[in-house]
Amino acid sequence: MSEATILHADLDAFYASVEQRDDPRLRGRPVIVGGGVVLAASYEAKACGVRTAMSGGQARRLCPRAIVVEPRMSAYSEASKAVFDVFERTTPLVEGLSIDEAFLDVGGLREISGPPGRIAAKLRRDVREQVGLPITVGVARTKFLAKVASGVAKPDGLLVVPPDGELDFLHPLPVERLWGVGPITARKLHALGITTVGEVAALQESTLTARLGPAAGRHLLALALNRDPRPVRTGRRRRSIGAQRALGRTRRTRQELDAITIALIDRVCRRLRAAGRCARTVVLRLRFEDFTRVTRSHTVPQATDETAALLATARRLLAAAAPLIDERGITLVGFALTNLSDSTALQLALPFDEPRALDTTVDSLRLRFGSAAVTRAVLLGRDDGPTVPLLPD
DNA sequence: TCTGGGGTCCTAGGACCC
DNA sequence: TCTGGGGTCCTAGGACCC
Repeated sequence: MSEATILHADLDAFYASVEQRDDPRLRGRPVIVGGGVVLAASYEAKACGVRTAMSGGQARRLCPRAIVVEPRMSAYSEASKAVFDVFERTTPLVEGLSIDEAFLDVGGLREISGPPGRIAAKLRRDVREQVGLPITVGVARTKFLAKVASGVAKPDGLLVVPPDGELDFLHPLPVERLWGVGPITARKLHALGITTVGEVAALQESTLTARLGPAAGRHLLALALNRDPRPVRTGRRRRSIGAQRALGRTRRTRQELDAITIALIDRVCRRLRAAGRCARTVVLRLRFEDFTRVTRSHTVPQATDETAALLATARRLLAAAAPLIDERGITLVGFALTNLSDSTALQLALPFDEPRALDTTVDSLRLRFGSAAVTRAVLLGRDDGPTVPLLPD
């Protein structure tokens, strides 16, 4: 059997820990990040029962002593970058999962850095000394088990699951520990009298697939038996970029809704361009007063990163959803850009600003790179040089 | 003070093409 | 006129994660 070489590194109560690091008065005290809804809670606050995603009012009732701070997203991004730098210095095989967790494969490093357990211990020390944050690391032979291990070892812990002790470790755990088992799946399993991972492992696949569907059933059984062949993958690209805004119960006029749409689309388009990507699909997300949700999407033939083009699509989606909005009352609006591709930045030096020369050049570029890649032309060297959009309206 | 803001992956049906 | 299978793309919804 192969060795346990996959690390799952997970920062503890990430946003709250950054706040405690930056403000000594918060150390050792219950801290809640986010006023309206709890974005993160320090372990002192979690001890009172405060949980992520809880409403601020409920959190303050549970923990009146808690200090509530406004989120500082840029501080968290910076801290995340610093931590990922430590990861990259540990091993080149790093797969980021979110702002505060990653998988690391340290399989090839025994000669240089020692066994995985020692590498994990050093990683925790390095993050603590160089970034000032507590981090928990789980070590196992599979990604899934490493993630379960870090969850069990939290906070500020280290847990190595040896290959010959995997099922002994896994099977007594509650099913909710399985990655991908949320409230709905947990309820279905409880209805079958299943509460532990070991009980899932003992089931027939057919029993599980009948309840959960073929893919989910097979997946869950594989996890319960600790079958997870997925390797650590570097260089994964983001597949969507989105922004949304909760509106509360106040009714919004069409004009207000349009202003919010402009702000949201502007924000996602800036992030899109900053990432050097183009999008083909705009997704509209709505939530209503009765907490039902819908999505509406539209795909255009040519990828673009231009705010005007994507805003036009967004407005059309919203206009088409107007009857639903009038009927149910809207409480949240959001947009996501998907079907992403890389922008191709092509700079052309044209001798003169002759439209014919521009057309000819653009045509030859489209032949070479495909029409979807060439979305606009810019006349360089002219202070008043216009951007020429090449998209059909 | 009932409900944030950012994502991922999967499923299923219909349109369309070969 | 009816009958196939296989594949891709688009749309909508659902479950889940941090």
